[in-house]
Amino acid sequence: MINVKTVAQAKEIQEQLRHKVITCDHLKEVKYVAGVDIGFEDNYKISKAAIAVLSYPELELVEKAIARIPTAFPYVPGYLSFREIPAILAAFPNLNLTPDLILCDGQGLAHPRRFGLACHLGVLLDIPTIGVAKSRFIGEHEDIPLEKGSWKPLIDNDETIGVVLRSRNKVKPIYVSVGHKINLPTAIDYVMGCLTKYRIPETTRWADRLASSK
DNA sequence: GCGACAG
DNA sequence: ATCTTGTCGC
Repeated sequence: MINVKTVAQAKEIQEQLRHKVITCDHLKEVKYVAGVDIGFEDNYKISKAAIAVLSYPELELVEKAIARIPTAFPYVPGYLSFREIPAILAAFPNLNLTPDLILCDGQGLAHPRRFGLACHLGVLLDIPTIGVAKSRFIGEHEDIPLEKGSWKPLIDNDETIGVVLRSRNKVKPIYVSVGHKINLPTAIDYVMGCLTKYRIPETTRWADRLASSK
């Protein structure tokens, strides 16, 4: 992860680390759920990571941490984690407690090489993670009913790589996939447990706000 | 070659 | 991601 300069290099790391992803439940009782997100400053020169830890299931903010580092990798579809993870890793030590679960702003297994941001972060931190993306990256799916809570499998090459979930009545759905140490049904349950009246989980909403405010 | 393409 | 006010719909 340190000093990754080229896409070819990043791809090698993905091919190697993808085998470390655990797709079954390996979590303890979830008391703290975290949301992580990245914001940019100084015309993208600086990456600002924000981590928001909420109590579960109350969803109240209990701790937050941020970190700013120079942006060292461009945005290349399929390699988002190499752009965002360095800042997230820098912010983590600023936390006093360790979250039991992390909801990431991006895909998990719903990735060309089954190693999206959520998988990458989960493996590096060895903490259960879920990928919660606001738009589709790969995969196809049937139409989703308009009621909050309905979902359909996200398929790629006859393989279920995640689900497309209606997080709120009649709004654009979100894309949920396994990150690390959790299975898909459990991931759906926790994402639902982090939703209130908005399209995005509270964890991500807090992280978004912290990462994009000065 | 042409379009698609997490944030 | 980010630039940005009001506005249409439930």
